[in-house]
Amino acid sequence: MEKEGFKYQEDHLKLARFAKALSHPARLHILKFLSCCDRCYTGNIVDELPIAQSSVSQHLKELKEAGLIQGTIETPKVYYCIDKENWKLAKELFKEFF
Amino acid sequence: MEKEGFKYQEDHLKLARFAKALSHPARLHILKFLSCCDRCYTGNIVDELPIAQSSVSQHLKELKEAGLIQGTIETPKVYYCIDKENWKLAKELFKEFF
DNA sequence: AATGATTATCGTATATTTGCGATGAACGAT
DNA sequence: ATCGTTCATCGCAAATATACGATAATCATT
Repeated sequence: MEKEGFKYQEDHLKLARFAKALSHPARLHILKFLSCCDRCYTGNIVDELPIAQSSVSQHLKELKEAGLIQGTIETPKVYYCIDKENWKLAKELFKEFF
Repeated sequence: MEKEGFKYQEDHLKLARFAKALSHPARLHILKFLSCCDRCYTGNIVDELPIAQSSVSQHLKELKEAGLIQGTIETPKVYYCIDKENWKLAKELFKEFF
């Protein structure tokens, strides 16, 4: 029972957050795309996907908030790339989980 | 552009579905619990989690629909276990992705 | 100062997720 | 036949996710 002070494991909370970021095919596509090309900006990604620019921007935001990507402003463009540190962390958490 | 006939990769659709199943700490907890004990039924899982029985049942349903677990009825209890085949598939898809 | 290019954000609509209590279904035991 | 146990499902509420067009923000260029 003891449901009073229950807390989910920290690892599970982190993993769940990463999993949620990976739970949409558009975001998977973005991540795969970013891991291939080494200098691409939002426009390139928008061209890659069948959804509106504003929707892509939102997916990018989520990936950024999950820590999986980083953005670099070079007005007027914004270049994105994988956040290698957190990418590695996510990889390890998934590996450990399975 | 060519957004007319765009389709997400089949692998990405599958992976996204697995990721969604893993995107809640309660479900991660359930999966970890199931991978340890080899005969546990719903009641055991309910005791493990800080949420109501009906909510646990819903999470179990989602995991079942994602193919990650299997249920065996032994009235009045229902025993759950990992679906090893799909577990392996998910593991490989994640590994391949990272 | 006005324009153009690029991207983020806002407002909105719809769908999905998460959670709960209550109810229902299945079946063994009394 | 009724009761108790176990679990799933229903109905509901609140929160979150997804998508879009329109608008705003930024800054270099004209």
